[in-house]
Amino acid sequence: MPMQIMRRRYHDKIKRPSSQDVADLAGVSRATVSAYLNGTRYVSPELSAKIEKAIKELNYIPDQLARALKMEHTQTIGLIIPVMSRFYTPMMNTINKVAHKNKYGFLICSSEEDPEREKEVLEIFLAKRISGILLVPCSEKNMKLLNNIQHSGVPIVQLNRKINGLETDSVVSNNFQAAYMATEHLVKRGRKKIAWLGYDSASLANSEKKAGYDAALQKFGIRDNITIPVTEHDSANIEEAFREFLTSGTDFDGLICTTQGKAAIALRLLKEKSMRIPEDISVIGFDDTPWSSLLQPPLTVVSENTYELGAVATRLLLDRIEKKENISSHHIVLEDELVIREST
Amino acid sequence: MPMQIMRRRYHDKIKRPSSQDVADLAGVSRATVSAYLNGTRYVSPELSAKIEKAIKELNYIPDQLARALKMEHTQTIGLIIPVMSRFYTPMMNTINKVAHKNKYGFLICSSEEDPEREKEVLEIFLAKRISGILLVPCSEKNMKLLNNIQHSGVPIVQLNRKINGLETDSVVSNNFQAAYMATEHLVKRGRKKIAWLGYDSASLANSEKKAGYDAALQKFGIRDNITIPVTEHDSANIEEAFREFLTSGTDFDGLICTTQGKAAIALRLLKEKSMRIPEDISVIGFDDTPWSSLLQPPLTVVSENTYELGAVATRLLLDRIEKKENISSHHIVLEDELVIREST
DNA sequence: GTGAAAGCGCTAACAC
DNA sequence: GTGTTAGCGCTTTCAC
Repeated sequence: MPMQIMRRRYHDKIKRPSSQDVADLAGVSRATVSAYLNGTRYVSPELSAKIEKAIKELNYIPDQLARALKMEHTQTIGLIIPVMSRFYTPMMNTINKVAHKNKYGFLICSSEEDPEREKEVLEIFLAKRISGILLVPCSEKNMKLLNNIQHSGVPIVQLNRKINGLETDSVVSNNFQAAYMATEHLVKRGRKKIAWLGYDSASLANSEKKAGYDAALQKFGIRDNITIPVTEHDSANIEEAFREFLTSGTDFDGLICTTQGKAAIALRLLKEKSMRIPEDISVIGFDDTPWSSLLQPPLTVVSENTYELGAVATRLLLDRIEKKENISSHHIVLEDELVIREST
Repeated sequence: MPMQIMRRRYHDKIKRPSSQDVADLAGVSRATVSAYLNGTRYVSPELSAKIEKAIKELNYIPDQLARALKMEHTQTIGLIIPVMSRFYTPMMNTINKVAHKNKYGFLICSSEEDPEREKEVLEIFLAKRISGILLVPCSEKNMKLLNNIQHSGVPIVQLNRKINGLETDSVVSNNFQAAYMATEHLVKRGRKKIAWLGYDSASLANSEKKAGYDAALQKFGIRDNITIPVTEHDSANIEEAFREFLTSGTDFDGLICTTQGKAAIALRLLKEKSMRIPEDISVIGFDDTPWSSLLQPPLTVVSENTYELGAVATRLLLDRIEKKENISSHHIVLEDELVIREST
């Protein structure tokens, strides 16, 4: 192929082989190569052998891009998370595993808890003709867009959080119940002034948890609702908010931290102030990590099964992608577990 | 367009608008729509206005797939990490930020520390015509393939780990130096029997760290090289290995854990055995996390700047992708920091 | 300044 | 059984 050699010399860039090249070398047509690769129709053993040989020789890798363009199917799922934090690592782990096992790729992007950005990412995903979307929504603002997307044939599964009234499959953990349980636990430990770190009205998961806290307080007739407002996922802000709270002198004997990050910060500041756990303050965190049990005292936490969350959601999404029947939505709720340790 | 309506009724699937549809509605040609979108040539204000209107009306999103097929450029980078662990979260965070800022997508996959799987992933990425690859290599086995890939015009940047002799840009932290530093620190604290948890000859980063440990022992004339063999990233195995080590009765007074996970496991088992830190055993971990300082005692760690690692590597990769000059490779080494706390 | 048409690499309906 | 060919949605040369 003198042509190719020329291009190589002039542009120092090798054109990669196409199915045509394979066909030429094997002395067959592109159709047969395609059939061989995809098993879509019978190909005689002789031709198969020739094709295989040609593929090896040329180091041919089929262009999924062209294939996807034709098939309208990229075999790629997109994950949108609100923030690239450690919390999502186990989830990404299982998503990756399930996706890979099913020969799907895995595109990922963070919305940074910003609805505008979320919209942007959705559009990028659509432009890339993603096969389906796993979404941890960051607000209800894009509801209409999400509905359109789903109706246009790109399935969506919401996970971890869920927009009310958006008809997609969803897999969430019972945040309300978890928060209720945590609060109840503190009450049963005799705590009456339970602080909540922290509340960000803009965050979805946050609101549900907060509602659980509120409900439990009400149920047990506790008046002191000590909610510390924060900006979700901005650790400087969280630190500042909690520090301010501590210096304000507000009396409290229990503390619930709604994320890993908040717990870490709070524990550090409490230590700084030499407040004893659990004698002075009982503390509960969210998300069990390998460290939780190693803290002094070991931390009581609400543990969400993020591994399973990811796996179930991905499975659901792949089902939707592959057999697009219009079965009604699945809404799966995984229960959280309260892991009681010595901090309460 | 009665045709479209028909399709819709019959298949309950809306064909999304193409640039042709936009062109028709605006009364121009596809060429002009393309020019308008990409600013590749002058388009009169009148036509621009019509086109913009049509785009809005149809909710047109250009198909990046078709575009990429034509342009041979997907605006997507692929990241391969050996395992989806918390360690890589900060890295992914900055990669995502830098990529997004430059309008690049971000495909991700784990090789599970398996060279075969790594090869598989590389081929998937190539098939998807990724624009460039960020690779945390898991072995030297795919060196030849990687070389071919790079020569075929898909740039690769290695990060965190580096294959010796593979000519790509790289951004790594000085693992050897870090391990040396950690070991030296323990020696200066008067420790003489320093255990190393743990060694997996199959892991690249691991070997470098181990070499630093060995070198330091040698330098300080310490004979007891207490290396505990493990299978990287298999926590059951790590636990078993360390437990066995503890029951073997081998005498030791220092311990270096080469990953977060190993440190967590080791600390748990040491606690179980009621061994005092640092009185009986001085412990050093790798990777600073929000929890490190909250442990009792706070854990001395080698801190790698994974944030910067990701940012620098992505920047490098984008540069390669965008101006493909054949400038010589960049090899960037970030120094690690020893954060000394009370565990040593 | 704008349009017509070729072609990126692939699949599938249709021919033989 | 296998080959020929149209076309997926886009960009871009070449005409006008």
